[in-house]
Amino acid sequence: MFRDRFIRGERSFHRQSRESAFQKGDLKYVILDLLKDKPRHGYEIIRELEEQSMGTYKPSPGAVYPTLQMFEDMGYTSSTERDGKKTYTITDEGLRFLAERKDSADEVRSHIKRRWSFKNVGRMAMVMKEYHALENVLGRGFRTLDAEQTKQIREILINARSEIENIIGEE
Amino acid sequence: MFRDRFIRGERSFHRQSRESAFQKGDLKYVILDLLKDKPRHGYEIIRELEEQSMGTYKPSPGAVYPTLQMFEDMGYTSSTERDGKKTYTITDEGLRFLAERKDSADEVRSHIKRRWSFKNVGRMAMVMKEYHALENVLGRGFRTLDAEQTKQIREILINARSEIENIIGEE
DNA sequence: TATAATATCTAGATATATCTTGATATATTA
DNA sequence: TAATATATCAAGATATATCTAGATATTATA
Repeated sequence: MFRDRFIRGERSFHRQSRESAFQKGDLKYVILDLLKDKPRHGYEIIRELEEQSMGTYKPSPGAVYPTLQMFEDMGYTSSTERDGKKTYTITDEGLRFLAERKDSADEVRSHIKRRWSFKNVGRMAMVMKEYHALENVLGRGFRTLDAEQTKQIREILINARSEIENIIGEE
Repeated sequence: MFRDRFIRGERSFHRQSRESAFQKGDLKYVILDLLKDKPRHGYEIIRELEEQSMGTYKPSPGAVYPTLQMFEDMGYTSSTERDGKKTYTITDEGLRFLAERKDSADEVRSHIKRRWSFKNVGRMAMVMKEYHALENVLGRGFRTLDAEQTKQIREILINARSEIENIIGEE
């Protein structure tokens, strides 16, 4: 159950954006957001997210179905069962919840957009693999390097970045 | 509770100079200083300090959470709970406290800087900052790049890595 | 100055919600 | 019959917060 089920208002006015969305409690916003578009059943939601993320994120049934059950308990959705599929429709109550948490929901959505809206995940995955290999090397250097060496390394990174920016920019 | 809850400025000349940074009562300044940047919850603060110190300092929950609770009691922060996370926002009262203790706070901050950079952490932190900037650029590229461009980027990263490996290796 | 009292901190145990992995069940479809 | 679509469930991992016990530093007191 949502831990904050019973929490009443009294919140601060501006909530700063956390830099890495899709943290612990965020899946419910994603799912409700999908239900806002149109009614769906659980499996459909799983597929949809897998597809939207180009296969990089496929939520587990153990996350999706209990969440839907919770929505049901809290009146955020109504459901109809047919042919073994339980289809969930968002209710006014659910819409209200989304509106109330607009900041969180927007954050999550924009994060997803940034992360997922590209076509060439496969190729990019190789790039990211190389990027993380770099991180390993940097980790090895930690604590043993002197000022001059760190300066050189930093310059290498800056150069790499500007070269990459050129490639990205020139279209 | 903060031992000096009720002291005001007149006491300040009693204060001996501290030579080792981050002494007993100093954590509160560090935390409030983080909250000045943006609202955060406890776990986030722990992670942030761990990251900023490159893993050399990770405050224990038994230090962080009671401190936040104290802030709350004294009106230095307001908090909201959502998704199981209690997010603390600094209040005017808290800002005033920081300002009032500016000397202490600055001292702590500069000692941290000195101490951490003494261990190479400061410099390495700049390297890591640059590294993460690179990640941002890569993120921008996700959407639009073709095969040739990703190949080039990957090569840039590979080159950067091997250059860095040379620097690290040659001691 | 010595000792006691108190505050702060570390380490780690405990609690709870969320999520992942993966197993199982059943119905449908190829 | 095999594969796919759909749902349920259990076990374990992780994120986050709370709490306790003990160590150490600081202040108060005798």
